[in-house]
Amino acid sequence: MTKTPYYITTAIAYTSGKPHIGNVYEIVLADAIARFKKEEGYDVYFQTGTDEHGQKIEEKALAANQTPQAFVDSVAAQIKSLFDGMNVKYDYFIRTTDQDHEKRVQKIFKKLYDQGDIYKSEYEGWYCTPCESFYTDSQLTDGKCPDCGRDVHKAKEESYFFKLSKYQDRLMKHIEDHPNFIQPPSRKNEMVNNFLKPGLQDLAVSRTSFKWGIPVDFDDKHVVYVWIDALSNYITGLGYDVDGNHGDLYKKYWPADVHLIGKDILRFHTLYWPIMLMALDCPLPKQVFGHPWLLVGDGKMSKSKGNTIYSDDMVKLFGVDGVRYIMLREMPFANDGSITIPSMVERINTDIVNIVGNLANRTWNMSMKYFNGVIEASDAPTQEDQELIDLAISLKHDMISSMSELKVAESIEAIITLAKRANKYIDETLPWNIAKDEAQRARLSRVIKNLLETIRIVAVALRSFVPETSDKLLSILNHPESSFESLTDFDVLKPGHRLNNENIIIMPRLVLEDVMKAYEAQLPKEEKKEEEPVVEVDPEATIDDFKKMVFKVGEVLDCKVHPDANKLLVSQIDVGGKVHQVVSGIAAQFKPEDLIGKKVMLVTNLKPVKLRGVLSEGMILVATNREGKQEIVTFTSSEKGSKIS
RNA sequence: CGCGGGGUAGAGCAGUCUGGUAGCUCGUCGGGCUCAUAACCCGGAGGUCGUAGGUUCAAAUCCUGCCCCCGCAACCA
Repeated sequence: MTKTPYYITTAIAYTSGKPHIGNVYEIVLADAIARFKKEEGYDVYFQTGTDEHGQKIEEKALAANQTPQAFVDSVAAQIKSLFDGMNVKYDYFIRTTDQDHEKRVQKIFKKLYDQGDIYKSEYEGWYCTPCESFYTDSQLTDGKCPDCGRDVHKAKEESYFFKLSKYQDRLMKHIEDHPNFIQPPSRKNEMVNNFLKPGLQDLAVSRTSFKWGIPVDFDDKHVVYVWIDALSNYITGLGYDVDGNHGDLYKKYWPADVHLIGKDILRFHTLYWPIMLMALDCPLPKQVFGHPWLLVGDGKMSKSKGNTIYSDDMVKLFGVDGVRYIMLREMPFANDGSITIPSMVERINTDIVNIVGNLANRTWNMSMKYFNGVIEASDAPTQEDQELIDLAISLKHDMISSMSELKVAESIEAIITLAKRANKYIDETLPWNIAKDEAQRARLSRVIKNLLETIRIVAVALRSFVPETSDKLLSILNHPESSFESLTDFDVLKPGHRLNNENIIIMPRLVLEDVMKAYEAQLPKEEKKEEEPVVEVDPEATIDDFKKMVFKVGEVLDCKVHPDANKLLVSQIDVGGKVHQVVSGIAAQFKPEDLIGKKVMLVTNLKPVKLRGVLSEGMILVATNREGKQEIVTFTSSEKGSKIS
């Protein structure tokens, strides 16, 4: 019987820098699902990779004094090693700078162009030069720039456009007909109501403003923009060919079973990507899962430090399986979840060390003590045993069911529940009492065997999630060959089988204080990295430059919050004779009453601008420290209107 | 009226679609056990499910108003 193919992908990571924990989380999630499906008997293909083009990378490379290619080579290598460090086993790692990918993208672009789905046009609109933005007729307010209120003029920028609108009805129907297409289901309406119903705008799919991209081969002024370049990786990686000479992988694995992505890019994967596929006459992926975020909050420990912890640092604290376990066990399905260092320590200790590890350890000890670690003939199971056995046998079914809905956390929870049940079983049966009666040796053997079989099932069930821990458990039992099928077999360890002689601890207990110390030891290192470049060389200015600016002492007569913005304050400032209206982005730290009556330092000759509709004629000077804390420059005895130089 | 998510025990969350005894983990208090890794097992306390109304025999769950938090977007002259 040939195995059913199963193709799973993650979003490809952008190579502008070291990927944060969220990217890695997604890869681990995909890895767990891929491993599980493999165990379950599917022919699995798991692809991940890196997205390596774009203006941002061009700029970063320039800043690092490197060619873009050299830059992405080094970042891609870093990303790959980060993934490998999580014990992730992907089948293919695609890079959008792969020659193969680039050629296929060019052909896709050409084909869409030839068949009229992509057309060359100009992005025509009202252009506001100072704002560097285009606006449509409807966006203008009174024929002026909606941002600054100044005059706009018609301007054009050449670009290729993709006719999304042509396919939107078909897509809408597809989404309605396939309720599982978008996961979690709550996102479906969001996409349909916000984007499909109002009607899709044609999408600009090329750029002329930067060069680091795949050239449009029939128009070398343009490079292919991210949509067609990055999204198509899911098929180019399989050897998709526009002429129909597809690689075997494509024939076998497309359409994908799941695209695993973050909820933030759901729109691209459920709208643009399906439409591209329709235009190429390819089947659509069966499911797109926009997972929520698992946020690493550092709670009380470090004040207002961002979520800067990286997965390799986490591995140093918790070990590979520790991090994998946390990510998968705490995986949120519909809403964002948050974890902290203490919560991670607690979770690992409770589940893996105490419940599973200790279960294995105490059972191994009893087996050694009573039977020298050898399985003996035993009585048939009794009524007392049945509840444990039933629960163990049903685990496989329950896991398959929750995994099919991508509910990984639920799956793991079921395993832990079984291990807990086994701990309880020990209390119910009191093996050390049975052991006192030599006549009950076969009964004792049965009790221990039940426990060992349960541990074996737990170990096999954990394999997709924490492979190393699973291996250790099986090596305690001296039965590494336990298969996924044997999850429903409660009679695998036969009489005569011998356990490992060595006392193996599957995971050491974590001590919160030590982990915190190690965690804090990591932090200053990162801070130093950030601090060093702060020895910034300020650009030189001449006295003439300085003289261009006029600074005066101004008294704040009145101050209000901006009616239409939450970061802005609007102040009326008297500089002696003239009152300037000034809009400042300081509402996060100051209230209007903090300013009223104060004499502040003001730049009075800045060109006036409208900020969210309110005119600003100057700038209040504020000192900002490295942590973003601000203090307004104020005067106590100087008169308003005094010039500052 | 920019878009979205959320408010359930001290903490973190599930339950809401498909109304019917409010549940899980940690913490806390008490008990048990002694095979084990200060572990494991049992029990208790602790919640008017943000708030005000409505529908219903019955509302955490469905409907409406309001309050509060958090993302994103916009904006920091």
